[in-house]
Amino acid sequence: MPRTTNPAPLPPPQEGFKVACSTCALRQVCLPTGLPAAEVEQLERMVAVRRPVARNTVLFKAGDAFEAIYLVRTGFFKTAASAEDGREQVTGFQMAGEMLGMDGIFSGAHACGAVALEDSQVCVVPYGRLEDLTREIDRLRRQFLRLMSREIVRDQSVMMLLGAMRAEQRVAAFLINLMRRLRARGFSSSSVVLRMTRDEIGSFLGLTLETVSRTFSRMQDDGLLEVRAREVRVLKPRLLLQLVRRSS
Amino acid sequence: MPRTTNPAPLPPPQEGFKVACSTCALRQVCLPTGLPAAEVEQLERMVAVRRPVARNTVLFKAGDAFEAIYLVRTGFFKTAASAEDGREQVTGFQMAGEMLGMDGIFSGAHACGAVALEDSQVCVVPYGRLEDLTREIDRLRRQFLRLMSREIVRDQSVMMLLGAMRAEQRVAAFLINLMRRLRARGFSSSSVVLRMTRDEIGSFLGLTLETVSRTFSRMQDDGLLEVRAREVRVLKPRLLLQLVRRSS
DNA sequence: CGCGTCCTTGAACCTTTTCAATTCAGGTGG
DNA sequence: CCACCTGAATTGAAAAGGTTCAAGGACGCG
Repeated sequence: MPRTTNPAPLPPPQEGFKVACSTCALRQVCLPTGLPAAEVEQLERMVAVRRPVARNTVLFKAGDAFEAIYLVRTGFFKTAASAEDGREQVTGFQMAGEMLGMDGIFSGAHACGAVALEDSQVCVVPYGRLEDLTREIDRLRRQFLRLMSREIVRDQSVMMLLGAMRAEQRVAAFLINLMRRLRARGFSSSSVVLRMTRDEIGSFLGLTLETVSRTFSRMQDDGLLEVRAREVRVLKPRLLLQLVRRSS
Repeated sequence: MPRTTNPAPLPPPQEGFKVACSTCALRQVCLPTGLPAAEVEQLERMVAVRRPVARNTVLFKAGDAFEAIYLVRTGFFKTAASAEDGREQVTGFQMAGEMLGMDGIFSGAHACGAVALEDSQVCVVPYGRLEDLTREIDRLRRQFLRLMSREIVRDQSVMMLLGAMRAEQRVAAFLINLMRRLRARGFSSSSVVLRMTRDEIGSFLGLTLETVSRTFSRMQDDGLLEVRAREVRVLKPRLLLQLVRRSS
């Protein structure tokens, strides 16, 4: 029995939620970043709707026709690709202000699936209209390309993590990355509530859930962290950083 | 003593080489794919020059200012990122018709470096001009976004490889991917001359060079391959494919 | 309050790495 | 043209790091 409820009757677009980038707390992190007010308004008009996505429901799945880019407004997502043999690999976690679905542009069908890890909301940007608007608004086109490029850079740093780091380094890098992104959004810089299971962390890091758990435990024993189930407090961020940098 | 000659006096752009996408053998694989003749000509005029890149020389390195996108015209490249501790991880191999440098769009500086693995030529596309042209030519804009998206999809499949496969599967997947791309360019579908060392393959696959070598040897013993130094002949492509698919 | 899911921990096993010793290939200079 | 020399590749044996299998415990949700 899969933990995710199926593609399911997607909650219908709720027209009640009018999109208002101009007053959105995320406008400094999100797609409109750097756009002047007038252009933000144009963008707003295009972003059709905000859609709520309940915890453990699928926003899109691999193979779905690609129709829109999504921006996380609130909540937390994971994206995962599945190999031919059925195993799945988590390819990323997305939080508020981050973009989802760019993998679908290439072939017109999504290459990976996205699932909400907590009750979330996304802004839906129909791709056809976005494409049109990127012709008209230079800055938007540039910003969109920048975000695509950021995704590439990110993926490459994950490749580095998976290809050249040992378990302890991977976990440390994962935590540091998470904290950094949370801090950029104004959250506590020392305490996280993980939205994902050990299994999902492991899948993302190329480790088993047991190894993730053991690594957390060892880091706790070493006084680096305080781990209580999903809640992690970083006690010695400096040492955590050194773990990643050191080659040992 | 680095094997690569340094950023070095980059061979000066050779204006003698006039770029001619319209007659290029790669036009079905490259950036102009799908553009009508008139637009291909516009593109041609923009692509400043072709630049020769000698074996083991650096096309760009991490940290270099991002100024242009490169398209491999002939030859073979690797891209590699280096961790804080100095170790480097190969993030990809590029052959004729493939694009290089998209990682630089995000921050304005290249996030990884590119080195020619054999004497090569690239077409240099100044990014500023490309950006302008993507405003004017709808199809070019779409094509460019598609190629960026393809890069994301590719990176994700590498993440899958690194995160969820054992050595034998990784090597099999690597060979299959290589053969597929070569075949798409009209090369033999059963025989490859590898342009990279075992060490570079290993770095890309998250394995040591010894493991790569041993895996080749075992596959040879099993009658899957015939390996003679850099030359690999695939004897049983079917079985190779099954290796990747099977979960065992 | 109970059940299911998630997490932790232990022990044995296995894959891959590490270290070390040859062997091989290809390019250079005599 | 051959001998040499260097970087690359192969192979072996020991060690390490991670996985697998298994059992027990904690937490949260209904």
